[in-house]
Amino acid sequence: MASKRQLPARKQHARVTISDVAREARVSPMTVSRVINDDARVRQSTRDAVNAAIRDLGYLPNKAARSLASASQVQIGMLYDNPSSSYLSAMLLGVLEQARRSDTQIVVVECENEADGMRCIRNMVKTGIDGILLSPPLADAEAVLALLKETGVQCVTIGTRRDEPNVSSVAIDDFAAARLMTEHIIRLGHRRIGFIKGSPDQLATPQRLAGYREALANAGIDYDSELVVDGRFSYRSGLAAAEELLALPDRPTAIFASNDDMAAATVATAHRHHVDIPRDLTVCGFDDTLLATTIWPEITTIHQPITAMSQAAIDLLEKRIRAVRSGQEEPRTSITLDFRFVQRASDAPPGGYR
Amino acid sequence: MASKRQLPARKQHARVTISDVAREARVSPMTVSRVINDDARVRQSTRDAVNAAIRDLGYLPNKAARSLASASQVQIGMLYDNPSSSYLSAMLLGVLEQARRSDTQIVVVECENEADGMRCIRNMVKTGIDGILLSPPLADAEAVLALLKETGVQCVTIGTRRDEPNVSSVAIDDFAAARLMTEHIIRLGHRRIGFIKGSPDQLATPQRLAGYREALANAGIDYDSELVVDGRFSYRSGLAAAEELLALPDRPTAIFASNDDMAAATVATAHRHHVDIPRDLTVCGFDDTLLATTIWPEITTIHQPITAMSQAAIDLLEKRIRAVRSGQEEPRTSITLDFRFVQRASDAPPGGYR
DNA sequence: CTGAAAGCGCTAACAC
DNA sequence: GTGTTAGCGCTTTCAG
Repeated sequence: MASKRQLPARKQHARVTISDVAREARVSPMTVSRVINDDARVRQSTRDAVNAAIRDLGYLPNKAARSLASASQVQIGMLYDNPSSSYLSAMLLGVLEQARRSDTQIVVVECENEADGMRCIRNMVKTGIDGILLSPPLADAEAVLALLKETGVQCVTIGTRRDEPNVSSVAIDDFAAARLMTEHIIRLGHRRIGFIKGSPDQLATPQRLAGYREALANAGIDYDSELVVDGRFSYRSGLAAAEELLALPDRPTAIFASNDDMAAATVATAHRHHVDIPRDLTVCGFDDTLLATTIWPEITTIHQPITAMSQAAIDLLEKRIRAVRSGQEEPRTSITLDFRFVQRASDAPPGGYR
Repeated sequence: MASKRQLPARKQHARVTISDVAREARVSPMTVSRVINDDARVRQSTRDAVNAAIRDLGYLPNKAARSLASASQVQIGMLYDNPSSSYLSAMLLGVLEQARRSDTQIVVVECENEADGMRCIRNMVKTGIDGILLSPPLADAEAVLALLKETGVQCVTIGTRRDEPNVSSVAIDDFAAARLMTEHIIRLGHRRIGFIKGSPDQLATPQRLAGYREALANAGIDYDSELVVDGRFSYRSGLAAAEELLALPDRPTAIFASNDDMAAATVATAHRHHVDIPRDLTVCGFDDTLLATTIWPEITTIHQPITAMSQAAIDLLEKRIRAVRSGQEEPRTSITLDFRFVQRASDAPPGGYR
């Protein structure tokens, strides 16, 4: 009968404390604290002894006690306004992970729109939030940014580049990424390359378009405005855009959509017209979200390291908050992370299998 | 120049404490604590005075101090193995929200597979985790559940019904939901209704199938095994399944896929065959994930309240953990939440517009 | 380099 | 009903 509990029972309340470790290692609690906090001025031999004791006892610092004693807790609000859920989950994952590492409390709030976002920010500021994390489209709303500047809370935006007194950003280089993708398509042999734009209210939209144009120009291909159509980052808008492009008398042999949702819509539209992908049409996307690998064929796209970006964003926000608290000026500002070109199965040379 | 800072500067360190409130309200700190914690035995007038002081001073309880003093901190590990990202983000949102309310630390870990999941669980148990939250397919892996039982950690699974000593669950009634959906399709006038099954390793799979069969039986429609094809919850598998169903000599007029990904694949396949939806074919899904509203037409499906489910799961887990800590037996066990039938644009009576 | 004392902000347990 | 006394587990500050 005793065989049932092979592992020791949970002894939640007999949690080992810093004093236990100190006793075991024959030093003072203070020294243990120094070891935990990587304080340089501890003799190596002492440090080793303490570490051994920590391991032996399976000691784990109590977060609550640490943050209480050091008054280090930071509160960060994360606002989001209707992003795709893959974007959201990737962000959440990064934020959560980073928050757990440092001593940070995250408050996640969904906003309906810009006005609602401003209401939320005002509320949060009132309740004493230390910093705010913003993602597009909220991160591109001028009114929101103005409010932020006015209140003086630290803020970092993710996925859109900013660089102002108290708002900095973590993003990729949308321009370079779009240029790279377009270069890839050109290298495949395409000359008539359609482009589906994103929402006009997001900074990434003109940047991605500019990257496309730059690559075209560099390759000596004339810009044809007929090939560039409006989109709004939604699947639905991609359907219409693709329809428009495919109805052109001199149809493009490749379409580069500003995001994966619209690329997926392009694939669906093409199938509907019995246009095979990638044989008859190359389709490329941007973002590398769920949809890119959900549909068939899987889409060649640009990977944004969203999880890493949000981790970096929280980290940056914290550094700035702590700097301000201790009276220093804010440290390094914006960060640009690397994107990755991901080739999958939706691209090929024009007029046949690759 | 002073006009620039209209809102008060952040005074992070002059945070108002419980004693400030007590002084302001002319009571003891203990009384303030009682008010904050909704302790019944505080006179209404006293309570009002305290609340007024709290408002006036803009007091916010210090989380760290509370959890330190009450030794209430709970650590919960959330394991997930490759769910759809909409499922994941919905879960994350619920978990985060609930964790913030109560004093709970969440550790989120992605597992590659079952074996990895077991490794993670062992690790977490070793580091003193209090409880574990599991979602399918991990939640349906017998080996994982056996390990959990062996270690004795509290566990709740989400999306799959369980009810054992230390593992309980929060889920919807998959059987009833599938039956309802099938009844809806039958009511539309369909008699040849295809069904795409889910992965055999998930409990929901046989339950959804059983619901489908029950509805058929109740309506006096013979079960035709030809109309029931295998799937694996992935878009890719849905493509093949739909192809199979659409190739049938006596093609079904409606297809009920066990989840939205496969329903979306069915829509794509149908379009490829120039089968219009919903005119020529009704397609219904299950889960109400992102994809259901991303594609066109939007899919009629069953909504699972994932966010609410994960909130309930964390809540349940906490209650059980606290109960065990204070020596009581675990309280109420599993919870079944209501699903919602969501009609959208992918269903219609057979042979024409509705 | 190490230690002792004091307290972070709150609540349990007990008084009154 | 309300107040008092003692810490929760850790870090700060100041001594050595």
